[in-house]
Amino acid sequence: MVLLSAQENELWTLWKKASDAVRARVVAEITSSTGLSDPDFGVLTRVVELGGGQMRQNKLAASMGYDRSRLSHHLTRMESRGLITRHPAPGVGVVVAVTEQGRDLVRTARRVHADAVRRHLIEPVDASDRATLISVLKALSASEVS
Amino acid sequence: MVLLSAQENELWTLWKKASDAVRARVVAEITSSTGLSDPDFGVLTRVVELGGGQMRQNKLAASMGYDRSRLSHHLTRMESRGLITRHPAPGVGVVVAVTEQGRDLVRTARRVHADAVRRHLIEPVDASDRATLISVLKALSASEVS
DNA sequence: CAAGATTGAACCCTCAATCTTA
DNA sequence: TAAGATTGAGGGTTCAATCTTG
Repeated sequence: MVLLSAQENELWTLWKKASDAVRARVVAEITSSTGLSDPDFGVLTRVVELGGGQMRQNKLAASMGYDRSRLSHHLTRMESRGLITRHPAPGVGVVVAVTEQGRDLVRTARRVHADAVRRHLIEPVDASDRATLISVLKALSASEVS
Repeated sequence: MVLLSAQENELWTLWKKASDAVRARVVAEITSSTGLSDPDFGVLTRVVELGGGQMRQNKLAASMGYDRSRLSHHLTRMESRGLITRHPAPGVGVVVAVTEQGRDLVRTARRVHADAVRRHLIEPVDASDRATLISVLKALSASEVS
């Protein structure tokens, strides 16, 4: 047998639909209330939480799992929107700093985000299913099949 | 309490990680073996399976959940890569037809896809957890919180 | 040289405006 | 007019090539 069975296909279809729906709902709430995109939010929360408002671009990339190019392109857009500034770091590299505007927006966004995650991911899952879900998600994240 | 608890955060983090990982692994196998992107694969499978190789653009958009603009942009790229052709439909609209090259690639891609879904989504989940996972995914897909 | 960063091209998605035609 | 489709702009991602500098 080569193609997917009806059972297998149902799981795949539901997986795609749920993955997309949850992410889209959470992001939509952040965007509509602050104008921040998902990557914007990721950058600002990390620089504020882990760096107190400033952080080396290098370290930020590692923390986000972004490569240099992706982060550079994104910071260029964020800088042009007044969310962050960039200046040369002592020694080598670049320091990213959150602007006042960025700080204000991320403050709001963090609360919207927490609320949205609760409503769109936590609450819809039966409390009795949560442990199973966590173990399944761990297996799927880890799965490093050839 | 406003921000996420450690428990809540674990679920959210695992959810994002697993969602991304499974999708990325499946798509990577299709792309590396055929050069087709995920949207390319979606278009080609639908036109072949549901239309026998031809389909109205209109109907294709509905079947994919794409709006007209998104599909139009994507078909423009696919046409330039020789995967499909477009010509006016009898009456109104446009007919999309899969080229020979498109047909060959999607044949391979469907098998790679089925195999990848099995290895990256079906098999890593304990058989005893499958029913719970399906019910959780249904709840999350459906969830239409305000 | 090697690490840190940027750039350009090609792909992808969304929104708003426009075009075409039954 | 309304349905079907296209277009342009702006944001996002990836890859390969390049720049910069200790």
